[in-house]
Amino acid sequence: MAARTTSTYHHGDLPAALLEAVGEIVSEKGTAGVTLREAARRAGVSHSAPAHHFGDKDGMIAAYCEQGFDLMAEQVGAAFAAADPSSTTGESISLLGRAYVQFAADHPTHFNAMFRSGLDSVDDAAHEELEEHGAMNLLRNMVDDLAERGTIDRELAEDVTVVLWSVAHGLASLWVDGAIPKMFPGMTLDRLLDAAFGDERLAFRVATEPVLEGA
Amino acid sequence: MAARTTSTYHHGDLPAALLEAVGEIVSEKGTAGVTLREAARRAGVSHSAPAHHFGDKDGMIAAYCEQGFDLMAEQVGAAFAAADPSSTTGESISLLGRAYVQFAADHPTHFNAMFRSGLDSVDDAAHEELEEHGAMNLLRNMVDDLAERGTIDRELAEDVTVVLWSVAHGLASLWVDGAIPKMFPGMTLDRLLDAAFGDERLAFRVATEPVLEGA
DNA sequence: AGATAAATGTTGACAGTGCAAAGATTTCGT
DNA sequence: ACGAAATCTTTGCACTGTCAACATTTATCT
Repeated sequence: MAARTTSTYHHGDLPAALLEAVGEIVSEKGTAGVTLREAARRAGVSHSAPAHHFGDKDGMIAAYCEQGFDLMAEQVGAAFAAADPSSTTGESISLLGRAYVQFAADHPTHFNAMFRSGLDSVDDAAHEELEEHGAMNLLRNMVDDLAERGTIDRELAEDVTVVLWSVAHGLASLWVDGAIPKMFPGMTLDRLLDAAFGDERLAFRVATEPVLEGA
Repeated sequence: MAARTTSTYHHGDLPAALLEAVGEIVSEKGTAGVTLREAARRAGVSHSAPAHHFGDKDGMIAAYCEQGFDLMAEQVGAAFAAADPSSTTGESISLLGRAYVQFAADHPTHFNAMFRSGLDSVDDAAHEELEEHGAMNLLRNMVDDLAERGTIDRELAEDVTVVLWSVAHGLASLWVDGAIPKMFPGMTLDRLLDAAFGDERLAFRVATEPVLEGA
C-alpha cells in the first residue's frame, strides 16, 4: 500500500513485492487468477519487469511456492524442535501433524499454491523442494525413529509414516478447501486436531500402541 | 482424431466430445492448460462453440468436474453397496476408503480437476456437488452409522468420520500428485490401501475398536 | 575517478486466449 | 410447411505471456 515516496527507477525489492502481490491475487481469485501483468501492476512496475527476476509466469508461481515451503519448513521444524527431547515417538508425531495442518490453516494461499495449483511445473518444483528442503526430511526421520524405537520392520514404519502424512495432508487440504466446514458446520480446527493427533485418539494411538507392538 | 466423415453442420454430441478433450488436455498439461479454444479444436468445431453448451470456461471445467463427481458417486457407491449387509461398521469404512482412493488412482485427471484445479468457481461447484450428489451422503450415513452402532456420541462420530475422510483424501491427493512414489520409491498402492484400511491396521482398527468402545 | 559490464526496468510488438455480438445452418414443435 | 429454437461460425475487442530492443541505474575493474 505504501508506495515509495521518491520515484526511484529501481524498485528496491521487486521480487518480494511481486510475491506479496501473488499472495493477494491468490487469496482474491485463486491460483488460476494469478497474472504476470497484474502482479507487476500491483507492484507498480511495468508488465515485463517480473521476467527479469522469475523468468516466466511458472517461475514466479514456483518462487511463491518455494517461499511457502521455506515457511513450512521453518514452522514445522520449529514445532518439532520444541518437543521435549525425552518425548515419545507418538508425541513427536502429534506435534508434526499439528504443525503441518496449522501451517495450512495459517497460510492458505501458500498451501493452495503449493499443493492445489494444478500446474505440472509447480508440481515438479514442489517435488524438488520436497526433496531438497528440510520440511520433508522430517518424514524420513520419522520412519527412522519408528524403526529404531519400535519392534517393527522398516516397511511397516514406512506404511505408518505415509498414512499419518496422509491424515495431515488430507485434513489440511479439506480444511483449506472449505469442504469440512461445509459438510460439518459446527466443526472446529482444534477439535479436528485433537481428533487426529490428540492423546488416545486416532493417528496418535495408532502410531504408538497397537501396530508398533505387533498387536 | 477421427474427424466426422460426412460434413454435418451439427456435431452430434459436442458436449461429450469437449469433455473428453478436456480430459486429454488435463492429462497432458495439467488443469491450468485447459483452454476453450484448444478443446474446441480437438473436438473439430469453432472456438466459440463450447460457449453454447457450457457458458464459459469455468462452466466447461465445472462440467468436467461434475462428470467426475458422478463417476465417483457411482464407483464409491457401488463398492459400498456391494458390502455384505451383515458387515461391521469397520468393514464398511474400509470399503469406502479404498473406493475413494481407488477412484482417484483410476481417474487422476478427474480427481485433479475436482480437487486441485485452483479455481474458486470450481471449488464452489465442487461444494454444490458434494452437497447435492450422493457421493458424500455416504459420509453423513457413516456418521449416523457410527453413532447408532457404537456407544459414542454424535460429536465423536463426526470426528472419527472427518479423520477417516482425511486419510482417504490425503492418500488420494498425495498418490495422484506423485509425492508418495517420489518420497518412498518402493511404495505400492495396494500396500498403502492395506496400511490405511486393512484389517488390524490404522484407520480400520481406529474406527472399530478403541475409540468406539471408549477405551 | 572513469570506463565498462551487469542488473534492473520500460516500451513495443505478436500470437494466443476468453468473451460477446451478429450471422449462418440445422433441427424441432406445431 | 413454417416459424422458433438450438447449434455452430465469424468477427471483433480487451487481456495475457513472451520476446526483442532500448533506457536507466548500479556494480566492477583498472
